[in-house]
Amino acid sequence: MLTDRQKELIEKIGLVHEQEGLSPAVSRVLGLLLVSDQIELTFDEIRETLNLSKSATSNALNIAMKINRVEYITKPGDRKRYFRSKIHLWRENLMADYRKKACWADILKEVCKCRCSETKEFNHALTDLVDFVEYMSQEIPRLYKCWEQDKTK
Amino acid sequence: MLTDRQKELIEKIGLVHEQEGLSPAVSRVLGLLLVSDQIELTFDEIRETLNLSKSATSNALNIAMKINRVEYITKPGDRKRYFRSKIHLWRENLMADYRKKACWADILKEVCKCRCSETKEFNHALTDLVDFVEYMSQEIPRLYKCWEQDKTK
DNA sequence: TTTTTAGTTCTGCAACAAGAGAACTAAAAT
DNA sequence: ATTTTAGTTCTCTTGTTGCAGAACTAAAAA
Repeated sequence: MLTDRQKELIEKIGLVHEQEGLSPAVSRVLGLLLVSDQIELTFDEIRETLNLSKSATSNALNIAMKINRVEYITKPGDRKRYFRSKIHLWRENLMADYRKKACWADILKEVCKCRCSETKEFNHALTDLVDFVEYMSQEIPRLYKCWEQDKTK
Repeated sequence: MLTDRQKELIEKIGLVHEQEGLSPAVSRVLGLLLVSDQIELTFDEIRETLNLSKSATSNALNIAMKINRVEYITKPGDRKRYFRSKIHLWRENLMADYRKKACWADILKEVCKCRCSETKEFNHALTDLVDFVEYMSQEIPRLYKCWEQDKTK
């Protein structure tokens, strides 16, 4: 079902996902749905190829769906669910990650307001950081738009 | 020692740090070193203001130093260490986070090489994603340089 | 030399996460 | 009506994390 190369890639993808905080099972499911020749796989196909228990498979798939990385479709006259990667959303998820950093600007601005005026250098580094976070939070979405435009032309 | 507002901010900062994967103790130490009027605090000052045990304080500080968020200085004729936020490095740490995403481009390119040619739409979404990740990984450092230049002028 | 200081390390516990296996469930097939 | 299918949920085990409290250590002070 899977070549050695594919298995290797699943592990490689798995490791990076684990570093990003996902569990081994979820990480491997995401990997499998990227490298598999069939992009739509059933519960049991996933369970078997990854050697997971039913519970682990069920939980992993539900988590993967909750974090918007996997969805399933059904086929007429077939009770099984066919799970597949929501790969077209990955880009949005990446952007969401970038955007999450923006909240630091607001928090750090609040800190600035409360800081005593004696610590000049520190306060300056703080406002500098706020400026940086605001700059990046503003420019990164702009970059995104640029990329989209480049693509359409 | 701390106003209510400062305590509030420590918790607020703490929560965001926890969401980023740090433990409660480390998260609060980082918060304290941002909001405290004295930017250099001793072990015992940190321990007392945060109501931590010695071991928790020790571990939290060592972790905070390992992740490059805190350092300590010493003063002549004083055995105590004075811990302080490495706030000027935060910017770099943020960039490091951004840069970490770049590795997906390489992995996903490997996936592209192994994919069967039947799944045209999927493969296209994949190469599209690779292109996006590469674009962002290239442009974000450029943004950084722009920000630095804007600042000096 | 003994005591104090400024931490570190060890021990133990409570809480939680990951996953296996078995029991369960609801719909569909027979 | 009963069996099969396609999962879900429960129970249990194992491992990990976060922290407190106590024991420890190495350098400095008395």
